[in-house]
Amino acid sequence: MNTLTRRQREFLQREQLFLDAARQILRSDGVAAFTIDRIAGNTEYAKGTVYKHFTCKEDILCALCHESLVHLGEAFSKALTFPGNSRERMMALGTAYLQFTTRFPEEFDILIAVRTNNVRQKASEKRVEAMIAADQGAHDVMRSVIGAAIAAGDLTLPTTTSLDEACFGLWAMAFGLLALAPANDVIDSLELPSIPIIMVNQMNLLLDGYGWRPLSTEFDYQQTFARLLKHMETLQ
Amino acid sequence: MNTLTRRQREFLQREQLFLDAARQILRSDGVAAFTIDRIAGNTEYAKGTVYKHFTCKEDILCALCHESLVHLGEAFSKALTFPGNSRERMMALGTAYLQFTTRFPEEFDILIAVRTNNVRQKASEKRVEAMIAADQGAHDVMRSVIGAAIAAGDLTLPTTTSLDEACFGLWAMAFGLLALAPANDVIDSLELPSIPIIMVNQMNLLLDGYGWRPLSTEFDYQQTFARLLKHMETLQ
DNA sequence: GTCAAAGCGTGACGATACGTCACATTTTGC
DNA sequence: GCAAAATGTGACGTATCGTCACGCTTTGAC
Repeated sequence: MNTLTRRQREFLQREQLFLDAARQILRSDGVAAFTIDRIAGNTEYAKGTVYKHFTCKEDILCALCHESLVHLGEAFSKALTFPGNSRERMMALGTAYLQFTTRFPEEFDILIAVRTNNVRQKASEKRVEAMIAADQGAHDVMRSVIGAAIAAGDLTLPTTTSLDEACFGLWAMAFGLLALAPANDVIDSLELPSIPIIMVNQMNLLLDGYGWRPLSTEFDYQQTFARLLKHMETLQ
Repeated sequence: MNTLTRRQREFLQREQLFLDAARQILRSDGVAAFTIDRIAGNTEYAKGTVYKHFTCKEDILCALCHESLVHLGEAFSKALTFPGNSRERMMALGTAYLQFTTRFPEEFDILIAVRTNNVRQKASEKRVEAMIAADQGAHDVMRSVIGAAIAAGDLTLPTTTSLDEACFGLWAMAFGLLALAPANDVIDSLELPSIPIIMVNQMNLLLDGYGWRPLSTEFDYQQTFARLLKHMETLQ
């Protein structure tokens, strides 16, 4: 039993069609080719119809971002099927994030772009809120992992640090690494290992800073990472 | 004795004039108002003249970004006039970065935008290279601080971690925090302290992870931070 | 089954901004 | 003092955004 009329369902389906087309264009031809006319053309609808769904270009960007965040949240949930101790499960989230950004760099570009004020101001309030909610969803998964670690006695946060703050800090570290990494490929003068290795190393250091047991000196997280990559493959 | 002719000097001066105008527009009216016509209008030159200096809009963005990075590098150098142990000096850099982004959020928006591929591809090679060089300059300051810490025996990097990687990791953490912070102001459901406090806490955790002596358990870095803010004010 | 009202799709149109170029003006060097 | 080179100009062509009045389709009342 569907409470929506056929027309309403068609409307939602078309919205999805537009978003799929937009994502397709973005993935194959990059941000430069991302125009409303192109979306309309590829879907064989008129430009005006696209604007029946979205207030402006940035609105579409936010909608895509929303979808991406939902996907990321799902990837997080899937990653948690990995069996292991609390810290290994946190690493599973990091690995999922890493895979997401390497697989869909254009989409990560949007996630970065949406951070700037310009986009957020232009997009409709509705979309921005949905986006924030999806962001929250992914955060919640991470929070649950941290919470479980505390409950299990693997982690004791400093009295000055809230769970939210720990979550935010970890997120920011991962985001920073993944956002800066591509640009630093260009800088030849830096002697850097590959992004995945940096990711594992830096996560290890930060989690050691938190005193999240077992510490990297007590446990082989490199091996965990290798197993994680395999585990992810079986999922995808 | 100047080796340049008057004309050449005038040319360089005008380029600076354009950049100053561009930055002014950006600061006062945001990215949306940032147009070539506006820059030309404000400087009382024709649009064509602007294009004698820059290949495209993104080229100007890169030039601005270059300047910003130079300023940031200078702010770093100034921050190092703060007397203290090696880890306090690293905190001085973090504080300088924090102040830079809070004082000029629009410019930090550019620094974020320039991370996306789109901008880098459109801008001229010359500008992108200059930008990377400036980036490198700021990195070098940070590297020197880490190097000094190692030399002083305050820090011993794991054998698997190069100095460059440590530098990159710290940079990424700071960048991530500062890039995500404004957006998270919106998320009311998160219980987060103010950005400066998060910054200090997270830096403490990461540096503790590195085992950078004295550890945050052995030393009052909150007090260092307060002194740093005062010290920065006197510099300005 | 019919028809009017409401809803929906359209693409031409106005506006804005980018980037170019042929021409006008100034400077340089002889 | 003049020709050639360098420099400044702004109108123009192109692209894209976002709008809107018009025509077509669906709906539901009779």
